[in-house]
Amino acid sequence: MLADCKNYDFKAIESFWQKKWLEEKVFHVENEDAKEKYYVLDMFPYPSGTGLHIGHPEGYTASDILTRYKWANGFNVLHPMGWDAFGLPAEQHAIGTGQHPSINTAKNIDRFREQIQSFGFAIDWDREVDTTSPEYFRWTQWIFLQLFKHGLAYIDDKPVWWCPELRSVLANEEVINGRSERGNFPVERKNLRQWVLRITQYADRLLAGLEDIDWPDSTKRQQIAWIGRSEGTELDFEIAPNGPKIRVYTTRPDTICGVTFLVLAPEHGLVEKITTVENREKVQGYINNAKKKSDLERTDLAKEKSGVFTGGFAKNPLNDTLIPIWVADYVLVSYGTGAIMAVPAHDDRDFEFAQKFDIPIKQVITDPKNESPLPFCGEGVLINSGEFDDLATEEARKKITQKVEQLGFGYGAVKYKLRDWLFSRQRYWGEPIPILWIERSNYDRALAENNAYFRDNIPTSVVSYRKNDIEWCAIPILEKQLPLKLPETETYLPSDDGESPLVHAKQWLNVFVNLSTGEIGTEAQEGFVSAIRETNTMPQWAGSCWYYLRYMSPNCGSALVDPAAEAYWKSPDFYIGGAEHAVLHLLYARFWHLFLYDIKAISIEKEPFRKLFHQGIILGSDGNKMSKSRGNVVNPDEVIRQYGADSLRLYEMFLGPLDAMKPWNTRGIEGVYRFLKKVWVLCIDHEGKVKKFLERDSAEIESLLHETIKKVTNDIESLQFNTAISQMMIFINGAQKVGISHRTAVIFLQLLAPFAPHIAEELWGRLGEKFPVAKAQWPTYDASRFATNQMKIVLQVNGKVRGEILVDNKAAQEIVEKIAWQQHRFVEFISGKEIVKKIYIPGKIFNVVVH
RNA sequence: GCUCGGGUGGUGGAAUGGUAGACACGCCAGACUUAGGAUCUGGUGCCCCAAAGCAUGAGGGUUCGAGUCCCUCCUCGAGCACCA
Repeated sequence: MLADCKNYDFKAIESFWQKKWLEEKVFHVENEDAKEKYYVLDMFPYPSGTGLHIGHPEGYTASDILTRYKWANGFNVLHPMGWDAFGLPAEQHAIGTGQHPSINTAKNIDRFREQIQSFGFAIDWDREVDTTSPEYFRWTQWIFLQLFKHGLAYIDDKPVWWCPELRSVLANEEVINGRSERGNFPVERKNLRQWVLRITQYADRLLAGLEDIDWPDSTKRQQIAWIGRSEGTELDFEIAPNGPKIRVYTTRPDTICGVTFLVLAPEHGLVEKITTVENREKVQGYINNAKKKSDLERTDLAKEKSGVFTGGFAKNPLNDTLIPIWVADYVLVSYGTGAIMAVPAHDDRDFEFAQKFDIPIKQVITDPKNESPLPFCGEGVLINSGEFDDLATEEARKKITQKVEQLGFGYGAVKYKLRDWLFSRQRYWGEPIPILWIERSNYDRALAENNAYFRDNIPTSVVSYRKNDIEWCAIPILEKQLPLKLPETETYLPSDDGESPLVHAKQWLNVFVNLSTGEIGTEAQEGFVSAIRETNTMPQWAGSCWYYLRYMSPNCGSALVDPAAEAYWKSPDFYIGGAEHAVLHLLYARFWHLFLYDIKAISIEKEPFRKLFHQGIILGSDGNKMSKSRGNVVNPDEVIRQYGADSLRLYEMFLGPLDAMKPWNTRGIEGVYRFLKKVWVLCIDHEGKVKKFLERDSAEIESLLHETIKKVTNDIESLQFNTAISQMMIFINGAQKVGISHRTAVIFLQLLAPFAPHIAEELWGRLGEKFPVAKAQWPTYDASRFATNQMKIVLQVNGKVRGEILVDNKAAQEIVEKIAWQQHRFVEFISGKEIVKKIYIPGKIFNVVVH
């Protein structure tokens, strides 16, 4: 059965084949097969209320081309789809309507599924996952419990980023220039009790793992910068003999003899102790001022340095000189030791500060090549440094650190910019954190009793916090009690003081727990103690940290991934999605993956995504980012209605390089639409019957066909879909002129199929080939077929083109020259001049150099 | 400010150091048509009747030959931004 139409009726064709692919489960895959596996992964979408936008099908089409190409090359291809469905917009919709967010989420998912299916992607829909379904988040919660048990989830009460507009805290990664990553609202610092994941413990491995994965350089660089590893030296400056010491961290111990002052962050613990009586007022004023400034202001005012002298001095451990101690907010309490040794001659910031406050500048490094002005921050040779004079800076760093270690003033140290991952949110629409809080006395008693439930499920050091003089300790919910579902609440609105909306679910909130068995009851009874549930939920990133594992065995009830399925699928061979997740999702997921590997929840791959690609953003036709307010948004449903899914797929791939940012051009789609019509007309006559093809192809067509097979194959492998399509256009333009054989038409349709699968499947069927085209063996090319027996040689004089000749393929240089000398135009440019040199590049050019 | 990545016709974009502008949009002319916003044919970087010349952000260099390699600068985009 084929679609019933005479003309290229894309509507009839596309709906017909989409239904057939779905009903016959053509792209369903089993977890074992004699065929080699290939796993293609798209970043799964957030099913927003506005539906699919034009950017989604860009990545999805690219992955679909690869999927169909791999099927045709004999692979067993996993290409799944799912929904990252927890998140803010659904919650805000719920707040607005009073309706539970799951209702609207389900509706949005249905719409997204329908839209994605209207593109005819080769997806195994039996593996669909939804992060908000209890069967899924049960395992997200399970992973949290493992993190908790292994001491990687803890409670902190430090200042965190709070967004008043969103009424929630945010992770460092979610704050960009003092505003929220989502919504672009201002954020501020606030002290709140929060769950934090110890990602810093994985800093070195997260860094090392980047080395052997195939990712875009810019993304690797971003992760490297975010982790921010630096090697340096920690060392002590004595304030008074046997008195307190100021510990500083520096990456330039070679400049230690150039230190002319120390700087403490305003929040540094020793500031008060060091400040002399006469400076107290001034220093206190400065600190209060710094406190009032938001972090945004502090960085905004970065251009102008500020600070005050404390009146205190410290001794340089290497040369015993006394150095003044300042307080300045250009030193951050959160990095290193919160104190620095300032070397104005060799550091831009210290230089600026010294100039402003008239502090001496002492040069200790010379630039060996030329006299660079101070501050000189590069590598050079030491001067004015006593026994270390004449050493190269790199050598000096080692020697000085050694000396510092010998003298007991400090040691070599490694620091990171990466901070632990703030993991709790004051939201309703997220995974509940599966933790109960009990009082310390109960906790200690259970510990003393040493029962199995306690012993096996709690971390070695207690996770607790104090509130109103009571110390609350965290204990886990039992694995068998998962999933911990969200309770019904009267409101989905968080309070503005940092409490989650779950605190309103009083019945759910207050429970009783048996500390020997972990059993939870709703009423007081013998052997049970009262407990309070954790009311924070997990951030949206939690569900997306491991979804690629769930696709392998989406219904597995005994583990987050079935070991046999993991052994077969291993990890995605290709992962495509936007570059905006470079340090969020892609860093978090790597962290969880490493952790799951460590606890043997998975066992095959240490890195989750071996090959990563970012598709570029599609801009509006005015060159700006698409947005409602600009009125330049293109609706994919509308384009499909007018031109069909095949045209839209083809056009998005034809726009330009896959990773480039490129503007949409509404007229441009006409070109690919015409191309598809030409393909149709080449195969089907006015009455809808298959055309009479040529008995034999001409030599030109045969050569063109093989060239096209080669180009399309290579371009798919290297993801250069735009040039693959242009080659297919060249082929059709040629075929249209002279006609082709039935066999050649069939081969061409196979090449077209990954890009425009509906029309290809239809014509493939009409030409009598077996359904489905995606699983027919990919054509191979024969290089001897497209090597014609003549070659074109370009003639040049002094590198300028002065003609061209056709010669026999095997013609030697003498023959080429002989023919060349018969070309009037070429010879004219040479005659009367002295020939200096002749260059012959076989098959390419013959260049004569004259005076 | 620092680190990357770009800059090619009217437009999107092609070009292992070897004929710059493939392919497509748009535009011009023609054909078929009652009609054309369908289809087909031809043309289309600049200057020009033609030949020659000039052209890949600007300027220099290497080379027989440079969009491609090197240096300086301009400019757009991305990332980082007091991380000591």
